[in-house]
Amino acid sequence: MTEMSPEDQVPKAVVNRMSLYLRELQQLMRNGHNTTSSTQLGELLGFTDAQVRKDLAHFGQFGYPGVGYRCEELVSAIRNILGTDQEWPVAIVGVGNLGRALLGYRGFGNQGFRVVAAFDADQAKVGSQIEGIEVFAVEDMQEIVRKERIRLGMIAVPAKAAQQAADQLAQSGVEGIVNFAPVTLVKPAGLCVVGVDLAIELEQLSFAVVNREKKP
Amino acid sequence: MTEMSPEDQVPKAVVNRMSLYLRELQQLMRNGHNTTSSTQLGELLGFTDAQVRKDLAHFGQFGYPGVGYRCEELVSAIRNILGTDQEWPVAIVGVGNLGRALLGYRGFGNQGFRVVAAFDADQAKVGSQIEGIEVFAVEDMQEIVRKERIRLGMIAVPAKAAQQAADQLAQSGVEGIVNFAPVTLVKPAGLCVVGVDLAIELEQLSFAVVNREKKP
DNA sequence: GAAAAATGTAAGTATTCGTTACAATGGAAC
DNA sequence: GTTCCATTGTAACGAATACTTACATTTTTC
Repeated sequence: MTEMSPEDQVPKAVVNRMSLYLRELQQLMRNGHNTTSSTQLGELLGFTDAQVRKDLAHFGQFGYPGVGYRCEELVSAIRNILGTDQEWPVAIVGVGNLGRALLGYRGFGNQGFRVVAAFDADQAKVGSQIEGIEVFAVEDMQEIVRKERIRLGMIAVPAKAAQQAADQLAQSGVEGIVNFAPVTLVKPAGLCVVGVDLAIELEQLSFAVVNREKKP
Repeated sequence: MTEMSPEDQVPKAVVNRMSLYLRELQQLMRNGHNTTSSTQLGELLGFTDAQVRKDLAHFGQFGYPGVGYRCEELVSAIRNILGTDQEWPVAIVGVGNLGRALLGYRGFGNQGFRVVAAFDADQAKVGSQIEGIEVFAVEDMQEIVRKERIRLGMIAVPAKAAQQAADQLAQSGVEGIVNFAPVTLVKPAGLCVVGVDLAIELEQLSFAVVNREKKP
């Protein structure tokens, strides 16, 4: 059947492009633009204008024929779609090299994510503050998650410890996880999990470099 | 036309899964397995057995009917496909929070990537060593890239400086770039560029969390 | 009031994806 | 040795997704 429910399931690639549109719109606004068009957005990102319009059409109508899109309006709309019009308290598990970098990363705050707690198994780190955020023991995770209303977690522990970290986050009531450890997690029931493997990104690149004999 | 050249263009999703297979195979080997099967690989990663076989079929024949795959052999084959059977000297531009984390990240070495140099615009950092790797001035990029035979670069500078960093890397002779800055780069001619935006990963997650009313 | 610019949407095509099915092959059991 | 079983490689099919072209409609501009 070609029937589709009114609340259609949106392809993941589309959602990803929505984030790109948002990022680009914010940059346009910083550069003083009040409005833009599907053509401009597409050119900036390397898509066609039709692609841009079709992506947005999954979620409603946001533009003005003959005019284009008002940046501020569209930004609000996309934030609403992505859920980042609300603030998301986030926790980081693992305060090694990568964890500390994430704690200090400025880019989260602009998009509605606020890192409010860190956890580590190393007692020596517990109790310290990094970038103004306190490091707690993993044993206290449930308590802190509830108190701070934490909904998302980022895993930055070694591969061996990642699954346990995920389970603990899940048990503490977190709803989604970004996993930076280079392992495949078995997904705790009902959770959303996104994986980011830095080495894999480089591998994709090396493949692309080695195989770059395409149409010139 | 349904014709396809002998050297078929492989879908990006397939290449990405190849990296996942590689990661999983290495873990299986660490756990003492000598052989595996498409069924086992698929289950570990959440795919079907047919999917695994079809992905591999893009690149040749690697298995033994009735037996499965010899882990060590398949690992070598995939490394060869991805290009990580050779060693890739890598440079990092930007030694802020994120750059330092990348410098210290252990996961690259295992996969054939060796970070051999870092660059930063801040004179105060130039000349210092971080995690045993020297920080150079961006002015010396061309010289160092040539001397160290650097082929890949990772950009970890603020958004404003990212495009310039990309251009400098390109001019120095680098062939591929992983961009961690939250902007879309205009691709220097002939280069491969992969983007990783940490905030976007979180946005994808928040969308997934908010919209998780699917089939139970 | 006509021309220009831009959207939303439909139609059509191509690409990719995922599943099912099965012949062929190697190893194990006896 | 012969038989049985597990597993691959591949083909065929169907569905989902992506991309392009096209156009009627609407707003601004001159």
